[in-house]
Amino acid sequence: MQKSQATIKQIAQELGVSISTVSRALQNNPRIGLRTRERVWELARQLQYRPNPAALVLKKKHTRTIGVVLPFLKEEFFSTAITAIEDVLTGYNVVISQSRDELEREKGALATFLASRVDGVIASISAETHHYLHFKELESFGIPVVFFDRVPRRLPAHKVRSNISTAARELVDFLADRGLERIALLNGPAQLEVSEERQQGYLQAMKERHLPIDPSYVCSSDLSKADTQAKVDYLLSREPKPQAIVAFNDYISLYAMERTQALGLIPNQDVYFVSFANLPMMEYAAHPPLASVDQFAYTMGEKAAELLLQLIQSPEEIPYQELWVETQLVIH
Amino acid sequence: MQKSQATIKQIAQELGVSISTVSRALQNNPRIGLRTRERVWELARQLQYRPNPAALVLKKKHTRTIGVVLPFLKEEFFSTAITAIEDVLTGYNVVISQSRDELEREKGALATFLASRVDGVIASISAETHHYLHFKELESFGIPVVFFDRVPRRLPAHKVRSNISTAARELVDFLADRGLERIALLNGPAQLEVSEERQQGYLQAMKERHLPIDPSYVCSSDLSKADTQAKVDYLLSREPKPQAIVAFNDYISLYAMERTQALGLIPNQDVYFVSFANLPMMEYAAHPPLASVDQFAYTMGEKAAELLLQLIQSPEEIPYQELWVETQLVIH
DNA sequence: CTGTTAGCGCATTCAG
DNA sequence: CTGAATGCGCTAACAG
Repeated sequence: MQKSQATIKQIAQELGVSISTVSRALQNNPRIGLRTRERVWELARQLQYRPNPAALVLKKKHTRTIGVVLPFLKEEFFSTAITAIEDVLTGYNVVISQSRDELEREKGALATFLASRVDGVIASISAETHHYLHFKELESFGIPVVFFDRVPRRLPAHKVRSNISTAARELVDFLADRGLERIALLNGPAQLEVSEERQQGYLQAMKERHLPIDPSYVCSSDLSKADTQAKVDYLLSREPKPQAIVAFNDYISLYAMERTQALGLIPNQDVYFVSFANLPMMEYAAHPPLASVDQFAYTMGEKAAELLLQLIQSPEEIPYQELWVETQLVIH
Repeated sequence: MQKSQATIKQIAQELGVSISTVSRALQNNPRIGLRTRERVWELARQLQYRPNPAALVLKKKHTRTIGVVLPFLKEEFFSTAITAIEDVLTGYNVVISQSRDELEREKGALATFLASRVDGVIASISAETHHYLHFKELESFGIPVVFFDRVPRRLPAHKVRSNISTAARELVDFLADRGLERIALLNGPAQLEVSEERQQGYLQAMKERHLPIDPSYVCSSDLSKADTQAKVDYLLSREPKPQAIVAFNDYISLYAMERTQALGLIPNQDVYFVSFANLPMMEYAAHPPLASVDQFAYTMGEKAAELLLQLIQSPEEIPYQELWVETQLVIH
């Protein structure tokens, strides 16, 4: 009743030939007679033979598996990126792990990847990540790592990223063009490079536009809903109140607007919001941000996967690559 | 520079002991002298030794890997379920594959799972799935399969599901209680058992409430946005127009309302909507359904994973289990 | 307390 | 054209 997976050994026995003959036949090695080859293939088909990947791993030195660590699958940005990764990495097993924005989980995921000998890793770092030893360890074993979107700051590494600081400037410009002056930044965790870039772009644009720069207008959330809303309370209690808020991403902007409303203010009327990501679901939101920077999740995943593929396949060391994907400001 | 992963063989050589001594020492086998054990552990630590899973797979007869196939990662219902699965299956590698509601992808995923010798599979079937040979094949090799949420109709199998037909009745009751009479059903693909159940509950409630049952008020979408909106056009062109629509799930309901609005009608005013899933993002939607049946994604994933764990661990055959998880009507 | 050996499934080198 | 033998990394039965 309960079949067990066939092996070349069984095939060999049943056919009265040697294991190596079967092995070669299955690889269509021309050294094996056509007749024999056909018999082997036929029996293999009947027995539903499938090579045991574990055995192959032992021989060849790769697993045809790559690991992906990212904060949350439920964020459409990331699930879209994964779809792209799958599309590019056909023939590979891609195993996904959520860090849930916790450093410990991220480390755990990488430990598992290392233990299971993945051929490469694609990563978007957690909100808590402030060192990269766990990533460097993989590289020290020759396992290439490609970061995308949330890439480590100042760490030489393979990266696929978008020009966040330029995008942040565009967002400020967008608001300034509409006559808004007191613009706040509700940023992500400071150690994330992508937060730093937002701040940099924001500051630069504010300066260029000769808008008032108030340090208390800039704060960073750990990306949780609770902390985000606490920061909104803080921001909206400033005097004078900011007229607009640049949010870390669409989710943060949603949380922030919810809180704004709870405080008796009308989002995008009393306080304007703009953000990053431009998730499709924003189309259905009660209060979408006025504008959002599309980061093209699919393209980023695609580029990251393509780069990883190169790294895996290239025999010699490749210097760290830094790929940029364009962003696009979209107005809602 | 580029380390390669250490093996027990290397450790043995360096320490001048035999391979099996190292193997046993690493397993803390008391037969090995404490002194030796410590030396082995110490060197293993230094060399960052990690057992090669491929070698283990060849010996033991399991991979400590389980596969999950489901339609779309980007649907929060599924990504939440996955989080639960990960939480339960600590120590397992869980590899995820999206069918994208295509039968061929689903088959491909299962073929990969079979080839890679996963210890078990958790599945939520695609919209196109109308036979289950690919699942049965896994079972014929002794690989247990647990279906959740979108479970196959009339196929004896391990299932974790919610009582959809009862929930559908509650939804109709909810509408009827508000004096609505012409209630339509915008269902999913007919071959999905979950569609059938919705229809059954709908019909039964309509009958009990003595509401008019009009076959043209019932239609099924392939779950794509385009087809869904075409079906909305159809439904809203009926005479008389339905007063309310029970949608297959929250996404369908969102698509439907968008279309309704495009047709010049006001959702939840000219036509009322209710649906299934109760996704968290509905909280932020411009037009959330009036009511949605919460299906407790996390619990479903959890139950499915727990059941699978039992099946994997149990030495003897376990008869097909059917687990139910409660639903809850939530009013927005 | 420790070493030797066989074998998991497969590719491959070396013989014939 | 085909077979025997070896080894990938590891565990476990068997020997001492």
